[in-house]
Amino acid sequence: MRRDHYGGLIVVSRISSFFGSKAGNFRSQFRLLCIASNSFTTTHTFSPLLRQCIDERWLPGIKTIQAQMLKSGFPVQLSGSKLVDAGLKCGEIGYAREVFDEMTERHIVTWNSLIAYFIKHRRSKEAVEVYRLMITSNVLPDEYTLSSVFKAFSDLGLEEEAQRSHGLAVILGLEVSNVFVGSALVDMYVKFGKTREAKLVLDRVEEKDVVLITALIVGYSQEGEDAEAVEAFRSMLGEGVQPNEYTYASVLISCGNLKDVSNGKLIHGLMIKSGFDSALGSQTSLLTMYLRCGLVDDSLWIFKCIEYPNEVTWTSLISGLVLNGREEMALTEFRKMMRDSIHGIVTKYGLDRDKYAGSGLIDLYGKCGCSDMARSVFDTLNEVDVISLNTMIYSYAQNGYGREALELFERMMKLGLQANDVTVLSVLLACNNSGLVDEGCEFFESFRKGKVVLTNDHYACMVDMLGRAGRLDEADRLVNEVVNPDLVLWRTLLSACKIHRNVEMAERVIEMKSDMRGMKLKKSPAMSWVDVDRETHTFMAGDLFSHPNSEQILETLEELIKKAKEMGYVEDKSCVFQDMEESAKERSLHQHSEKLAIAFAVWRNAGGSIRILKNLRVCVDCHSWIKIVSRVINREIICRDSKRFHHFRDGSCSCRDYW
DNA sequence: GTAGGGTTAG
Repeated sequence: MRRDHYGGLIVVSRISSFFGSKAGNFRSQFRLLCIASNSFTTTHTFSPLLRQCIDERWLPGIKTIQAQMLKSGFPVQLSGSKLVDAGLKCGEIGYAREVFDEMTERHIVTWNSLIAYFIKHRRSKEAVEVYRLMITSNVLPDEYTLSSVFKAFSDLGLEEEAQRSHGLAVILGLEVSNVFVGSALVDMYVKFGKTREAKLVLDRVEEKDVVLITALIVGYSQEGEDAEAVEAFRSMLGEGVQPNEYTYASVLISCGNLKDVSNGKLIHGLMIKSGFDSALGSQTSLLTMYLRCGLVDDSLWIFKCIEYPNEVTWTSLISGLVLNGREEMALTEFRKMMRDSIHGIVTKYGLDRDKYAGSGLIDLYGKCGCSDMARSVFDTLNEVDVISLNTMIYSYAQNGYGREALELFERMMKLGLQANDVTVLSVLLACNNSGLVDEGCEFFESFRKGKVVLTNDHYACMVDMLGRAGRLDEADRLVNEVVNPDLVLWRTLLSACKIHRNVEMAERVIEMKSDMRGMKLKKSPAMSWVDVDRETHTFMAGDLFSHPNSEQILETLEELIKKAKEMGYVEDKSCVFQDMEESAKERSLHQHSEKLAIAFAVWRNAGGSIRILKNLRVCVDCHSWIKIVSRVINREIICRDSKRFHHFRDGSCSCRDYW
């Protein structure tokens, strides 16, 4: 081995080319070289060696070089930058920090590298600490420093300090001239929820680019300022800045929130044109947009085009289907997802513990009448927040488990979490569905004094609760308190009048209702869905002919009615129009959609329990009929109506005739 | 030699 001045370089480059990929060889040769060489005096000598050590993430090698530098009298200040850089690149933060602390004079790049490392590894506190040290050491931050450190400020909620540094950026002229600094500022203000500030920064940046504008659109979208998001997108196009997949992903979510299909479709077109329609993120947003706009078929088409859907895509699809009332399809898709998830990808990634996926599952189980399954998912969640708690409370509420729901609400309060409008609705619904009227009233009174603005939905729930409990006057007073009562409220009150046969009040309410005809509120036709052999069949009240098996269905239905009558079923005609002949009333009753659906399921004779989904509330007559039918056919019938679940078993129902 | 943005839940 030659030992002249460039010996190290020559040998190392030879070693690199021959043994580059064989770590063992490089390392043993390296050791020999270090022992033999005393010529580590110039950057040229140790740079290639250091690079090789970084490639191999080999800390002992770096330390050896450091020792050699020291031996050769190489100044620590000059070697320090290289060593810190090497340490960071190897992920050896402890070592990098050690060297950093020993340095008396540090190059700005060294400061920046260390801060960037902490930011990249989400160690915001340490990033800010280094930044503060930098300031107190009288080192002026540059565009690299500032564009990284703002992220740490927003992460730690350090608004004041952030503002001071923003001021520094302004003084240095970097806010205007450097788009990276500008983007970081926009992103930071967005994360503080200050979209107005973010917009002001954006306006000042001289050369705006996609990332900058996208950061603002993201902010608007996340803050629910959806119209602003769409507007910012439009002006972006006007300025000739091309959107990318991130931009599309965000603006589409806003279109979905606004139910703005026309802009949504326009943007979809742009995506296809620019070739960003194949990125998973924007595809997922597109799917979400169509689902939120209620275009289930379009969204299914999008979903089919997605080659590798991830857990977010699945969550979006399943929750979107649930949103559109297509629970059965959601379950079918969920089954597909599980089947596609080779080796239990869900548990592998701990997705069942993820609050987002978890809440979706809880909601799904709740809406399928399985609150115990919902609870077991809830109990495995890593992190409980308002939304997962709301979802679980709502699941209990709609299945009539009031006590359990209220217990969770209590836990939420103990955790110091701020209840929102969904919480309030879930708690009231829990009281309502479990007959906890006094508790419900108490809660309502305290909610009225609270922060949450109560809407017609909350009032409707209370009116229903009071009305069914026979406290009609209180219910009436409540309706009259509402500034803009809608049809739902009057209908709720009316149905309470019907239950308690209060004709006087009912007449008055009907008058009020007819006044509202100008509101273009139409009653949706009564429909039921039943799942037989993994297929969903739809039935509409009074529609006896559109189903291909209508003949068999009617035959089965007649037989079921006959058998039910033998076991004591008597028609209850209180829920049909009064101005009908008796025989017509009876016919109309027998054509209710859930009766048709049940008859179909019985005729097909598929095993297990019969699951019915219904868009309106189940009527008194059907309720008593289904109770008896569950005994006649000796099978469980589960019916989810617009309000809640009914589990019919052996002649009785889980709601204990209170619904 | 160091720097920026996104998708999902009631």
